[in-house]
Order: sequence, then structure tokens, then C-alpha cells
Amino acid sequence: MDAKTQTLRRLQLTVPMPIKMGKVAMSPGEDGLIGIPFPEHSNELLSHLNDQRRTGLLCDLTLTSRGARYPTHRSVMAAVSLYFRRLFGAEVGGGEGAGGLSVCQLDFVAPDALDALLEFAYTATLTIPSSGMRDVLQGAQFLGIQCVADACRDILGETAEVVGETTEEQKVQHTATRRIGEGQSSMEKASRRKTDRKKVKKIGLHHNSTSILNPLPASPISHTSPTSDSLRSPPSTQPPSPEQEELCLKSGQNGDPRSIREPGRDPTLNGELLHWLQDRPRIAHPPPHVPPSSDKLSEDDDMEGFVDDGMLMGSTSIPTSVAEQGAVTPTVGGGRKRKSQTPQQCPVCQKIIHGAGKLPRHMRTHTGEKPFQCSACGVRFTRNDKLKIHMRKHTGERPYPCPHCPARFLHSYDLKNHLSLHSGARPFECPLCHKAFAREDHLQRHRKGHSCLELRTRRPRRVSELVEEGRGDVGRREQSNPLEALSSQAHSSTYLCHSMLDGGSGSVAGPPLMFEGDIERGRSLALQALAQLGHHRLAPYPELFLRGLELRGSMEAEGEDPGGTRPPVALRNRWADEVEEEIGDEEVGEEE
DNA sequence: CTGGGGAAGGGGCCC
DNA sequence: AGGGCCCCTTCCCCA
Repeated sequence: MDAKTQTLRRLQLTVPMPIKMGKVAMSPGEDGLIGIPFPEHSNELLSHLNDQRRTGLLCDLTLTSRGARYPTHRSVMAAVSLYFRRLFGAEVGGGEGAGGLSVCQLDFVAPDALDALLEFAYTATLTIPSSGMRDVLQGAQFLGIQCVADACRDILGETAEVVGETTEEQKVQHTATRRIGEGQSSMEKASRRKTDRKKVKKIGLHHNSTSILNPLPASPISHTSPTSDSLRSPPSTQPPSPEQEELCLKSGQNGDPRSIREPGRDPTLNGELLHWLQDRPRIAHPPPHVPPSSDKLSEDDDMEGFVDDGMLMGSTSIPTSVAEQGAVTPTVGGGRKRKSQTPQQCPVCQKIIHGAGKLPRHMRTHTGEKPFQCSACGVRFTRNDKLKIHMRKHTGERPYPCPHCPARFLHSYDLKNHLSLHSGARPFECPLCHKAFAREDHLQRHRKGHSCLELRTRRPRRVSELVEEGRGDVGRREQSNPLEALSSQAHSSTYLCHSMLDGGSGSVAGPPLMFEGDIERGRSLALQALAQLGHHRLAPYPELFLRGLELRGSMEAEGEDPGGTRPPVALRNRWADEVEEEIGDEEVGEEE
């Protein structure tokens, strides 16, 4: 099993599905492996590790500084410190020589500074008196804890000259060499090995040629780097200020030698997402069936088709961003040259994210990071624009006044909703009970519920009627997407499911949907359409959803779409049209 | 159940 | 390319 697969396995939870994983045509994130993020995991993990550190449990490394002793964990130190990463990484590469190491003397780091750095390592919070800032900066530089060093520099008003890895690595390398020369501990003796030193040298060269040139975009994703997010504070601790976090954001990836780390030997605790992202270009293979017009994959329908086209989570075909597929040929091997492309595919949920720089923002929805904190009430947000809007609550700013009344609103869309009250417009009508709503989401809520089942006194109307009568946004949307029209009919899912899927003939209250003789025909078409619907589209309609799942599986088992190469949108639209026609024909007959 | 407010997340535009 | 800003949709919560 390669590192990529291992990473995937760590990232994803294999959920038993009615349709087995063997169905290679299953789309990632839908029928195969499902990535279920546990945003609190990192916090809990870190909290437990900190508890272990405090109680000395499982501590396999003791750091000493001028007489003070700090029990700690090698894995944590390797995760947070470039110095230890190099030290241990070299040993790992050369065997299990580090097993017996237990004490590392760090007299060149002031005890208070070392204590603060350890606290940072285990809580993601750096607590230091301003007087000790320089010691911490020095210690962070020595130990290769880049984001701390940057933060200290920023506070001290120093510019981080070429904070690149060159500077830090040279320092770290120099430090390690110096320590080795001093022969102060068995650990350093272990790292004195020729191969280790070679490795350190190689690391530096490699970095100079790659990572510096292609840093990851500064984003909260970088929080998952060993020196920042993976070590975020547990909920009980004081979170770092937004300023600190922003500093870490901009520097979190610095000093990280991931580019040369051996697969499967990643010493970080839980920076899997980032590593996975970074590793992708190295291990990415072209997906089996990448539609040439992949730049149009923004639409959900297209996305469905895309994922249907052989993108299999957990297989060797790692989901690659669409742009990468089309425009970027990742340099295999040492090249981690990967700049953010647009659109990009989320490695967790496989969603295509449009817009430059939007993927990090999206990733925060998985990591649960909320780097932007309100200075007034402490509430944290994933996005600064949300924080900005939130601040209006404190400032009292309500920039969207209603022209018809004194009401003012925080959001433009609130005003929009409000205006519909004045106009009395209720453009969103339930196709079943004809109840009209001013807001689309209210109509959706109404449709998802069963609030109007009892009011069902007449047949569901044909799509064309819905389109004409709705004539609001809904109408346009449904017209633009026949599937939506079909889906809207799913509000009367009892009708569809009972009448079509089960071949029922109006057993439900109300007039029959079809004539008996045509039930099978309509049923067949409806089944086909359902089977092609994206599962999320059917999610609001559990009955349809389950049926669609079942049908999809059976159809694929029957080889109707063995390669997943069908044109999903066109075909589905056609089927939806056919279903609509069928229903329309039935109604004509009924009316006659 | 409905109306309304607000939060969350995505996309477009622009710098 | 990254990020800020804005708009939009969807969802949740509460009265």
C-alpha cells in the first residue's frame, strides 16, 4: 500500500454501502469512500497529548535546558520542529537508531523560551512575556519553528529577511551540526552519522529549489502544518489571536521539508489534508476519463458526470483538480510544483471549487478552522467577510434600509426578502397544494415536509404548468433544468413512487396519476431518470433517493453504463423530458 | 406550520 | 494566483 492510499484511508471512512466498493464506476464521495471530517479530532488529539506530556505518560524524549527538564514526545517534537524532524527523520531513514534516545540537551535555548515553545507545540498557543520574546525567537529559529519565529519577528518589528527555508534550514542545520560536534547526547551522536548529515544537506538543497519557489497559498490550510494547526489549542485553552493566526497562516508552511519526506513517514500528527494536497501533484495520475471540456464542470450535473467518469476515491486515480488535469502537468518525482488552479477539487468531498484562492476557504469547512475572531464578543468565523458582517452587529451598522419602512438590515438579501413583504409577491408556489411563499427556502421546507400532503386535492400538475405558474426564480430554474422540474415533482414523491416506481395505480388518496395501461412505460422512464440523478439531488426525497441508489446499482450491474461514459446531462435531460411528456400525455388523456 | 432573521458556504468580480 | 468584497442560495433557529 502506497502512502497515498494510506493517507486516503486515514482521511476517509469506508462506509458500508448497499452498492459495494467493487463498483468501480461509483463516484467518489457518493457511492464509494466517503470522507467524513472530524474537525475536533485535531484538538482532542492535541489535548490528550498535552495531558500525556504533563503526566509524563508515554514521554519518550526529555529536553533539557540549563538544568530544567521537559518530558515530551518525539513525534510531537518532530512534527513541530524542523530541527527534530531532521534529527529523527534521518534516523528513521537509517533504521531504528532513535529508539534508545531519551534526552536532548538544548542549552542554547533559554529554559523559559523552551517552555513556551513546548507549550506552543502542545496547545498551539504561544504565551510569553514581551521581555522573553527575543529568547523565544532565537529558540524558534534554532529549532526551526517557523511560524513562531515569524510571529516573534513581527511583534519585535523585525523583518523576516529571507525567511525562507534557506535561512531557517541553515540555522537548523548549523545548530544540529553544532550539537553533533559537541557530542552532548546520544541523540546527537545518532544524528552524527554520515548518511544523516548527507540527508540534511540534501534536504536543504531540495528545498531551495522547490518549496521556496512554490509555497502553498497562505491560507488556514497551512494551519495544518505541524507548527500550527495540527497543534491548535484544545477547546479549553485560549485560542491564539487572529493576528497570531494570520501570522501562522502566512508562514505555516515554511520550514517544512515535506517535499522530501518519504511516503508513509510523515511525522506530522494530523496535517494529513495539507500533506495530501501537497502530495497530490507527485502522485496524481490522469483520471481515466477526463472529459475534454472539463472547464464546464462547474455545474452540479456536470460534476456528477465527471465523478461518474471513473474518478474513484480510494483507487489509484487520485482526484486531481480539473485545472490540473487540463493545464498543469505535475512534475513527477521531486517536483512539488503546484500552484492553486481554478477550479480546484476538494480532496475531501471532491467538490469542484471555483475561483482562485477559494479552495483554502472551502477547506476550512472540513477542518473547522475559524481563524477570524470578533474582537468584541470573541465569536470566531471561518471567513473574514463573515466577520466583517458580524461586526455590523456591534457597530449597529445596518447598511440596507428598506425604502418603504424604517427597517434596516444587515444583509442585502435580508432586504430583498423584506421587500417581498411590501410587494406581497409570493413567487414560490407549491406545485402540489399551490400554497405560495415569498421565499424559495420556505417553499423548499414546505415541500420537504409533509405539510401539504393532506391538502392534496388534485393531481400534480405537469412541468410546463409549474414553469408557467411559478414564473419566479423557481420557474426559471426548473425550466433551465428539466431535472429540477422532475425533482420538483418529487415533492409529490408519494405519487411518483407509488404510482410509478411501485406500479401502483392511485392507491394514494387523490386521482390516479396515470392510466393503468401506461404505468409501466412511465415507470420505466422514471426509473431511468431516477437512476441517473445525483444522490444529493434526491436527498430531500428519501424514497426517491433510496430508489435511485438501488436502480443506479442495478443498472450498472447490468452494464448499462459500464464505463460511466454516458453523457449524463443530456441523457438525463432527455429522460426527464420523456417523463414529462409521459405525464403530460397521461394528463391529456385524463382530461379527455 | 409559517414568517423572519441570521449563519454558512459557494461563485463572480475585481484588485 | 491569492484574497477581498459582494451577492446568492440553503439551512437552521426562534417566535
